[in-house]
Amino acid sequence: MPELSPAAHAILEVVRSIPRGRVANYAQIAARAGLIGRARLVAWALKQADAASAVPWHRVLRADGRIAFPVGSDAHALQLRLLRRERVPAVAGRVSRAFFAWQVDDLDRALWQPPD
DNA sequence: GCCCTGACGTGAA
DNA sequence: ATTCACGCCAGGG
Repeated sequence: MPELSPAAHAILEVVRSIPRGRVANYAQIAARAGLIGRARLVAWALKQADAASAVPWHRVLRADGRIAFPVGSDAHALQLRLLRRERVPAVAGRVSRAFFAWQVDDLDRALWQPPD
């Protein structure tokens, strides 16, 4: 893939670190990549990366636990299938907070001290 | 430069 | 629960 900014690489690295069977939202990923408030950049980076590198993009959800793609779209259906394949349940169209890889307190700590 | 569009988030109404 | 206004910023026209 063509040149991605250092920020984009940092983002993809964080996405790669999401454990199988868990999910994370855009803001959390941005924060752990040292890019607080840059959730949209995470979305941008994923779009550039999808075909190029093997990142578990399907583990990235919106803050409310819903899939970012519009319901009914192919992408939405695919992501849901990939999540189900990892035993991540979506109740009423959204994933429970319990399945998020990093909880808020965890994230707060990460903001002051880099993750393990 | 200006304006609009996003795989977004947050807070307020 | 839903809307709305912002804040954010990379790209494209």
